[in-house]
Amino acid sequence: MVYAGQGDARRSMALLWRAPGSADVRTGPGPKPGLSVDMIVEAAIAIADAEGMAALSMRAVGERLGRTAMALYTYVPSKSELVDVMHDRVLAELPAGYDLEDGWRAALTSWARDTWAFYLRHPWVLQVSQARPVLGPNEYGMLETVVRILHETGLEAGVLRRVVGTLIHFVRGAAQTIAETRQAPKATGVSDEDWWYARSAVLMEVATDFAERFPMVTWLERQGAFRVQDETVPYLEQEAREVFEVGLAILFDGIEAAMARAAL
Amino acid sequence: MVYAGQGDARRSMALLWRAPGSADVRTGPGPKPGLSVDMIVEAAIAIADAEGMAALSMRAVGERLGRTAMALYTYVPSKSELVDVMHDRVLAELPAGYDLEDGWRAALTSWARDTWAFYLRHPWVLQVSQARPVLGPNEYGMLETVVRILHETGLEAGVLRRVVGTLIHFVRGAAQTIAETRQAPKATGVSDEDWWYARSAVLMEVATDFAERFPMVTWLERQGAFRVQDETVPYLEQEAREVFEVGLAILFDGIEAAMARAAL
DNA sequence: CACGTTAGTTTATGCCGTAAGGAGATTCAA
DNA sequence: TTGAATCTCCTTACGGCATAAACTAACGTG
Repeated sequence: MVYAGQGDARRSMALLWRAPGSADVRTGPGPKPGLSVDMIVEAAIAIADAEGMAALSMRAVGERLGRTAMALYTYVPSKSELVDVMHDRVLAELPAGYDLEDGWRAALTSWARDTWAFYLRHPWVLQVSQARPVLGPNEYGMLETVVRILHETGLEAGVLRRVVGTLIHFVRGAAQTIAETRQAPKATGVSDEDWWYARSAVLMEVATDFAERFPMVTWLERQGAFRVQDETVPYLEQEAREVFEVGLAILFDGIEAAMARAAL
Repeated sequence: MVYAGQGDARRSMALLWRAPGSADVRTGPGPKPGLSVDMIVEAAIAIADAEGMAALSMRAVGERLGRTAMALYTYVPSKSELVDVMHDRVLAELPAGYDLEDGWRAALTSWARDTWAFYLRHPWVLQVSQARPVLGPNEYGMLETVVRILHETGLEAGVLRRVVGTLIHFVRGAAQTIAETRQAPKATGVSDEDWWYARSAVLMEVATDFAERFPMVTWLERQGAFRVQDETVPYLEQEAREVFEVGLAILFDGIEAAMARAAL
């Protein structure tokens, strides 16, 4: 888990809220800066997107920019501050103004799908701690978007805030499973098929009393619950996708129930 | 993120499914083993519980047992296999046989609370990748428990499996937020109060147009949605707790809606 | 032109997982 | 009883990581 930088709060916040692309034109002695915060953040995001958080090192970012790792410290106080800025920067991709004409449920469905897709585009975001929000502009933007949609439900503010939390937990959780699934073959060097084949064979040897020990799991399996329709998509990914769709429906039904209860 | 070991599947599975406490009495030449897999796993869990996953190093585990890091490699093929065994071992703590007399909703509430408490006792478990399940006995035990409760709902097997996934996403997500919150002061050396005080002060300076830019968030804040009742519990933790309770209710209402729909 | 400022480098420290090889203990076969 | 085989555990070493400290070289200003 990557934690938010604890350095000088003023410097961190300035880094986050500074207008993007602001050149910070410096006049005075000394050599011209060859890099910029924007360039560094961009390079770091490219690495994290392509190779995952584990591959994101100061050396790697520096190398991608033709510099050493230490050169970055002129622009960014530490790796964790860099991650903070990366995080908020990338959140800017999230759409904001969902159409509320067809009601909150349609808008929230779009929001959930977009957010889910966003996490899959930048899976490393899921490894940034949520404990201490970065308090960057785009983080607030994301919150603003959900609250605006849910405001349509007429739910009381306190409940609404908790519903927001619930939705985010769910979307993050669902995306995390897929993200980890996709990462696993690269991280371990073993394909899903090979892994499952090797494991399940040994499982049957080693757990001979499986059916008696886990009757409900066995029942589920015999009911075909672990089969998927689309054979072209990897099994674990397909499963995660289905959980996402069913989970969304359940959550929305639950929100409707809460509205009905509040209306009494 | 910690990934499952990709070593020899047979050796891994044997490690997982071996009877706990099995002494593996070895006869033959060579000195008597001074350690055992169980001792190592226990020590590693103690470290992870107390100091977090980041502090779990082979050197640290060795030191706790009065050995060097390399001594562990006689018993365990690699760190990632050790983490697998730790994971499955600790899952054994989860209660299994929930009483179904008062219906699935009561049982599932108990299950969710227990699982949530479990994750907070062992927050590092949330950092073990779910992508490739360890396939250990206790992982199946956990699945068995939830399926047994949900079987009461009469939902079709395919839907049931997805509901299980949804519930686990939610509980994990909720626990993760609290776990990270608790970890943060230790990891960064800055208390929640200090952190928030420093950040929010700068936020007001730097984002002067906050109210116009984020009207719904401002509305939520003015409605008092970010206030908590119990002043003695840290704010972020209290918030996470409330999200958990409200989220559970919403999910259960959603499950009931799915049942009603299926009954038509 | 000298001076202070700054970008970027090199070098070093102390972590990490783990490969390689060796020392000493222990058991068994001859 | 002794030599060989086997096993535990150690030391050493390698290549990675973030980053502290000291240095070089470029540059604008007096």
